[in-house]
Order: sequence, then C-alpha cells, then structure tokens
Amino acid sequence: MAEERATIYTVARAAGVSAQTVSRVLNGTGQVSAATRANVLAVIEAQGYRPNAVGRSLRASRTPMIGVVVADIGNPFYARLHRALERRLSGSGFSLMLMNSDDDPRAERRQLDLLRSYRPTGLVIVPSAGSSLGEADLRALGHVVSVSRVPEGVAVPAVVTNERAAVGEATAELLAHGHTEPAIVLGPAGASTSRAREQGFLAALGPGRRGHVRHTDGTRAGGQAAAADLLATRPAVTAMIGFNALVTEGIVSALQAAGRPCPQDMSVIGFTDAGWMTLHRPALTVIDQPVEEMGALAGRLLLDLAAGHGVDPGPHVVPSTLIRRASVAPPKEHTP
Amino acid sequence: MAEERATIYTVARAAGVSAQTVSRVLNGTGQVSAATRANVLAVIEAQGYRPNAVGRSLRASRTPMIGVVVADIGNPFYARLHRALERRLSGSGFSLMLMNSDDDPRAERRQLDLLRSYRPTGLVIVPSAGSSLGEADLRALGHVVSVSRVPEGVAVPAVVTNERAAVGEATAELLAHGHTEPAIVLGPAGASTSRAREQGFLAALGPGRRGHVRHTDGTRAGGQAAAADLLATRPAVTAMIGFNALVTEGIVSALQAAGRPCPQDMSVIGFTDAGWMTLHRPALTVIDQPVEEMGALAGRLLLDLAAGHGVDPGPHVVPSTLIRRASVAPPKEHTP
DNA sequence: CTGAAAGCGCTTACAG
DNA sequence: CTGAAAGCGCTTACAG
Repeated sequence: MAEERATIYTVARAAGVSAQTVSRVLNGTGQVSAATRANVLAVIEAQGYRPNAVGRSLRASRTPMIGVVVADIGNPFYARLHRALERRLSGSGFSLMLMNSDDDPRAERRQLDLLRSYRPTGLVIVPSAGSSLGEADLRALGHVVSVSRVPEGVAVPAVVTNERAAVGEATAELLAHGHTEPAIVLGPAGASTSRAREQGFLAALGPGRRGHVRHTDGTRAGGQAAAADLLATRPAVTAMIGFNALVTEGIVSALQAAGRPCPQDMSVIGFTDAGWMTLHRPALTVIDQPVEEMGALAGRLLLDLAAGHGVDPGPHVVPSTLIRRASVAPPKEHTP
Repeated sequence: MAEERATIYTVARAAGVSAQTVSRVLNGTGQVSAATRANVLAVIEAQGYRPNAVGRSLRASRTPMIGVVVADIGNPFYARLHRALERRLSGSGFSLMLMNSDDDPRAERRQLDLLRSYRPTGLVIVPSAGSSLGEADLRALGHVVSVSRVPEGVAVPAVVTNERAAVGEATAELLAHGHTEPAIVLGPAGASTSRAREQGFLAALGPGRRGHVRHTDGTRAGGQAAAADLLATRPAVTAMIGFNALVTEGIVSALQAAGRPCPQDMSVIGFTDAGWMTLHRPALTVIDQPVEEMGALAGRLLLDLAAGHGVDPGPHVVPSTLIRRASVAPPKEHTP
C-alpha cells in the first residue's frame, strides 16, 4: 500500500512493466499477454489507481467532453434535452458540460471561451438570440451540432422540428374553429425558432386575414406581459399560440388574472408539452415537440462526427404533432 | 499571424519574454512591468491565444471545476438548483459539471468516478437514495457540500431545509381543517428527506391519530400510482401531502382520473412550489422551498472551502414556508 | 508482445 | 522585475 498517489508509474513499477504497457491495458490498445494484463489489473485494483483524465487530455489535445450551451436552463425543454443527450452519450465515455447563455450573446461567448479552454471534443448548442458566433468561433470547439435553433450564417449540422408546418397546423386549427384574428406570442426576435414560427403563422393565415405577433424573452413573465397587453389592446383577438411551456404558463396566468376564461373567451395552444398542461382545466391543446428524439439525434450526430464519420448537415427535422385537448373552442361572439 | 497553434511559448517568443512572464501576466501573479504586460497582452490579442485549462490543471493537480450530482434532472428542483449554483459561482472561474444519478447508487458511483478523473476542486451532491458513498469516496473529489439530502454516516457540510418543521406545519394545517386520517406520499425510503418528512408528519399527528405513509420513486408516475392506491384502498384518507412537484402532479392527476375533486373530496399540499400550482384550479397550497437560497449557500460554502477557509458543517437550515392557497378545505363528511 | 524517449501546455520552485 | 529548468500524468511514435 503505497503512500504516494497512484499514477501510471506507480502501477508500472509494482507490476514490473513499463508505463506504456499499463496504458495499453487501460485503453485496450495494442497487444498485451493475458498474464501481463491480469497482473496489471491486479495492481491497479490494489493501489486503487484511477487514470487522470487531465493527463490524458493534455497528451491527446482533446478532452472527451461535450459542451451543452442552452438559452435558459429554467425552461424544462432544456432539462429534457440535457437528459436525452446524457442518455445517448452515456457509455461512450464523454462527459457533458452544461452551460447557460441566458439568451445573451455576450454570456454565450464567455461560456464558450471557458468551454474552449478545456479543448472539448464537441458542442451541442442552442444559439442565443442575436448570437454573433462565426465559423471560427465554433470550429475552435471541435465538432458542433445545433439543436432547436439554427445559427445564422454558419453551416453546422442541425436538429430542428418542423416549426413552420407545426405552427401552420395549430393556426389552421384555430381558423377551423372560427377564429378570425389569432395571435402568436413568440420568443426573442433574434431566434430562428421565433422567425420560423412567425412565418408558419402568417402563411397559414393567408394574405386576407389579420394576425397579431408579439415577441418576448421566452419566460413566463414575458408571456404574461404580452398576453395582458393583447387582452387590453386587441379585443378582437380570441385565440393565442404560446412559444414554449413557460410563455404558455404566462398566457394562462394573464387570462386568469383578467378573468377571461379559456376556452370560452380565449382559445390557447401551447408549444412543447408539459405535465401541467393535462392537469389544467381545460386541458391544453399543444404542439408536442419530440425533445427526447431531438436530443438523441443530436447526440448520435456528435458521436458520428467524433468517430470521424461524415454527417449529413441537415437540417434534420424531427416533426412535432398537434395534440388536441380542450383549450380550443369557437369564439364566443363568432359572427360568420 | 503564426500558422502553428498559439501557446504560452508562441506568445513568449513573439513578445521577447519567457513563458513564465506570460504566465504571470495571465494570472496576475508576481510583478510585471507595465510595459512588458502591455506588450504581452498585445501579442496575446494578435495571436488569438487562449490559455489551455488542461495544461494548467495538470500542473496544478486540480481542475477549477465543481461537479454537481443530482438525483433526477427531470425534477425542476434540480434545474433551479443548478441555475442558483451557476449564478453564485459565475465569475469565480469555476465550471460546473452536472451529472445525473437517477437515484441509483451504482450510477452515482459511476458518475463520481468519471468526475474524479478530472481532479475537480469540489462537488455539490444530492446523495442518491441508498447511497453507499463513504468518506474516502468523497474526499477523493475535493471539497464536498451536500444539498437537500444529507449523506449517511459521512460528515460533510450540508444545506437543507427545515423538513420536519415544514411538514409538521403542513400536517397541522390539515388537522386544523378537520382531517383525521391524512396521507403523505414520499420519495424513496432511502433518502434523508423522505425520512425527515415522515418524522415531521408522524410527530404532528401525535400518538392518537392514524396517518398513511407511502414511498415512491419521486416521479409523477410514482405519485400517481401511490395516490391511486390510496384512493382505492383507504377511503378514510381525505388529505394528501406530496413529496415534490412531480409527485404532487401525480396526486392531482390521480384525483382527476378518479373523478375526485380537490379540495371537496381531497385536500392536497405540495412540497416545492412550481409555476403550474398557481394556475391549477384550485390553486395549490404548498410548502415553498427556497431552492435558490439553498443553491447560493451551497455555492458560497464551496467557494469558502476552496479558498482554504474553515466552514461550519451545519447542517445549514434554510427554512421553507407554507403558502396557503385553495387546495385545503374541510373534509366533506367531517363528523366531529 | 514490450519498453525508452519525447512531449502535450502549463506552473512551481529556484535563482538572479 | 525576469528567466531556465523541471515536472504534473498521460500517450504517441519509434524501436525491438
């Protein structure tokens, strides 16, 4: 039982072999006789030796670590994404480093600088709204895959959902129920998701109809403020689509505060399902986003890239589907 | 514009100084003349040099990284905790590595092994139910602080809430409304939080009264199953306390599925507030846990330890408070 | 199947 | 105020 800390050299010495042979046993590379291997493993066990990832990373000029930079860790979407990535990457030897950009390009840059100092193998990023990241910034971080949002002017493999079509379907659902002036409460104007959903909304409305578009910071407070403003200033609005679960919480909250029952006074459709949406009365109709599939696909793409395989830049589209529940009804004063 | 990758040596050469001087400028250690410093900084800028954290960590035998091991990243409690830690630690130069034990001691050990290979500065841990971690396991990870749950038989600084008193207050609230046989739907039996809350529950009931205790895995599905079982087999139960926001979701869901309105047929008190709890009708009475304060305190303790200061092992108690909303009412068939 | 040497990018004594 | 040398713990060629 050596007093000094176990390293590859203390193991090598005790096993009567070279450090290189210990390294081979550790990594399963090259050829080692069964007897030597068993002996080395016994010494490793006896010394309680654990390889030092830092030494390995320094030599390899790469750390088996994947950065995950998201816009708002308070949004359950990102907890689900992180969990899906972790599942997909577990067993591959990669660690995940989760970072929060708070949807601020400067915070994003700071986080990526820190991440970069670890020489990570790759990065899964949800670019912040108004992100100023260029090719060079991202290349310095190894393999990069974007999820949900697509970075502007930078070609990286992307995993997204069918934003336009999904919002189009939701908008059509509202029109079919007789709503003539629906509203959509989006996230930040600088996010590709906000742009795509706005386009899907306007395209489904068609040239003749009026629709209302609001941008928010994507939080509950933002959604609540936008909905309250619409309630106060746009009496013709009888239906709202929320950008994410948080914004939808804000919309529902604003309706309650204003004493405007859903769906009688206001139909609501959320984007990204959440546990409370089935508990709420009425249960919320929602565009169900396949977050787990998106995360798993992003993880697989990253693993492929790390293995040196080519990867289809996509964007890879994992479709969302509309789940009809009870928060959409014809408008009260519907005059066809 | 050098083709080779910028290192401390390429900077030193271009600036006409030694690597050691560049290191001093980088770290603000020792004395460097203003002129030399300016020159070095200019070269750093010109070469786009970024220090390699791996080289630094190897030399220092420590990585400025704090591991965060939680039981279930799907539980919003942990997203809030991570965010609070990140806030507290931002600017200190420490990175956070978030890991999920899924409340499984073997997964927990695997995650800690991986973390240990990075030679982290510290660890914030919510021990898994039935965790088998000993002093030696934790000491190998640097400075350790536990949050929410307390590890068994291991002395580390701990940050907790007033489990017993908070559940006692909630139980008293139910008794005051005339409930004679309340139930508590807990998390895993092996978690210190489950034990403490059970004690608080039973103590508040007193020796004369009957109460029901159920354990779950702490998920929505677990809460739903336990609540459904209580509904089916314990008709005398007229009030339930949920272990966390997820379990409380499950309870509410089971009540809806069984057609048993809250609070008429069943009073409900949650533990840890969540956005949907004010949206739900009736709005849920809840034991509001100060997650952000707990995370901030844990972060501060870790920073103190890392700075070499002594730290009171505690447990440091950040009290929860009961928020009375509308989900507690007298039982329907209350016969005093 | 196995080993001696070099080097990944830093910082820590030590010397001036 | 500044620098030459050594070493943190590994793995990569290279040689046998």
